[in-house]
Amino acid sequence: MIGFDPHDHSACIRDAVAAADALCMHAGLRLTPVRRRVLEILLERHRAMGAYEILELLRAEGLGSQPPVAYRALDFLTTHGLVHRIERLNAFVACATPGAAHDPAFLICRKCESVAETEADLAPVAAGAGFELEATVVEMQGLCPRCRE
Amino acid sequence: MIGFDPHDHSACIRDAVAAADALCMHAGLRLTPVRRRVLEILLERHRAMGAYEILELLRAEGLGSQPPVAYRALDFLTTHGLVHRIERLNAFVACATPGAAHDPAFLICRKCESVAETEADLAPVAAGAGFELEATVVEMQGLCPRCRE
DNA sequence: CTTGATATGTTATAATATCACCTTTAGCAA
DNA sequence: TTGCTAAAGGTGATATTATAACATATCAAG
Ligand SMILES: [Zn+2]
Ligand SMILES: [Zn+2]
Ligand SMILES: [Zn+2]
Ligand SMILES: [Zn+2]
Repeated sequence: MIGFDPHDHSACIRDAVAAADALCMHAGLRLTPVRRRVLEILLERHRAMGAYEILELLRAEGLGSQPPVAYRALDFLTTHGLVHRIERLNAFVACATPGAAHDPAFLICRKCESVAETEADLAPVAAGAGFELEATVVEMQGLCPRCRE
Repeated sequence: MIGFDPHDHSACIRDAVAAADALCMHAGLRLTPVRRRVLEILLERHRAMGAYEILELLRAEGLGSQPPVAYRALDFLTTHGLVHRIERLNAFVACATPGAAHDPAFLICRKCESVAETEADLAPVAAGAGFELEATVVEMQGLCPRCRE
């Protein structure tokens, strides 16, 4: 589980951007200024942000002002596994383990709004139903360790 | 798992409506014509339907024509566990086991669009992260047994 | 009946997401 | 360098999903 524990967040951001750079370089993808900035914005907070919330920040920085700007960057980042979409919130969160193929599961604190990423294996459930599993959405709402106290 | 297997669907609908009636009677809730009809519409198909798709049917039957009509009925039905919301689809599906408290997990066929309901226990995942679990969203996309063939 | 609570009708609007079309830029080959 | 091509971005319009606000109607209890 990655997200609720205290950590060196500057390094956390730096490493994640470096990983994104490496991943894009290797795959022949372009981490353009808008895309990079959207990723950074999401990394700076460990929480889910709506497309329009991100767009406001981009607008303030002169990086774009219309919805497609944000949605295109988010499409790129989600397609390549750098960002995940939280369906329950219609929002987006930076991936905690970019590069590694994974079926993410999210723990969403309703009080502090932080989001942690972990994994949940649903293959046995799908197999039991004879279902050919292609993608999963796993989102848990509740209270994070800090907010429970 | 309930939903993909062939079954006596007329009885399936009848039983579910009867269960809803009983549940409402017992809890002092009113299963009004619009609410009952929305539940029936969802039961008639074992698939998720958007609020506006349901609204069109209501409109054709003279049961309401504005969005709040559909959303209010769906709010009532979801609040009382007769219908579940599928976050991934912004859509709704009739509950397969109304009355019983449960954390539903859905298997959504991308080809025939049918939806089956089962359960997935995420308590261990949450506990492992020190997270106090209050609600879950579990949605699997793929191919149902019939569409795999 | 009266009354208070619940449900519905209706208009408007908010919030989220995509389309369509054109311009710019980056990468590449001649 | 130059011209070509594909990808990315700028922008206005629009589609889709959801809720707010307020008036009216219905119901169940006293
Ligand atoms: Zn961090
Ligand atoms: Zn991830
Ligand atoms: Zn059935
Ligand atoms: Zn259910």
